[in-house]
Amino acid sequence: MTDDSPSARGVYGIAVAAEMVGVGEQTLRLYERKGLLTPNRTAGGTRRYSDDDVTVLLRVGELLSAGLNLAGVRHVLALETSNDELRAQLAHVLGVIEQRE
DNA sequence: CTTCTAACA
DNA sequence: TGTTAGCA
Repeated sequence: MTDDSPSARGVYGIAVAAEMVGVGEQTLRLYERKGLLTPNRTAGGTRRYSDDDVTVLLRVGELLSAGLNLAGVRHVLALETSNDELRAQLAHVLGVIEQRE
């Protein structure tokens, strides 16, 4: 599934992404090791954070301040993405049904 | 820029 | 446990 949407392509270096979210660079690397996100890498191996990644990082900050630990955040993010997928599929199915009527 | 290690609250 | 600083 190659994602060519612009939000998944606006890439920043780790220093820029860290400043946007308001955390240190080491923290972003920790988030990746904990499985919270997987930013794209250049051929040389440097991380490239997209606008979608930044959005996720901001959501991570909300969940952390809500009292969750990183393991909890990882689960919530997984549930939220699957939930979005289900909503999209439901909207599609409802659209198909509506056209048959 | 990268990973790794150690220290702090 | 999560974050930060320093090193290679």
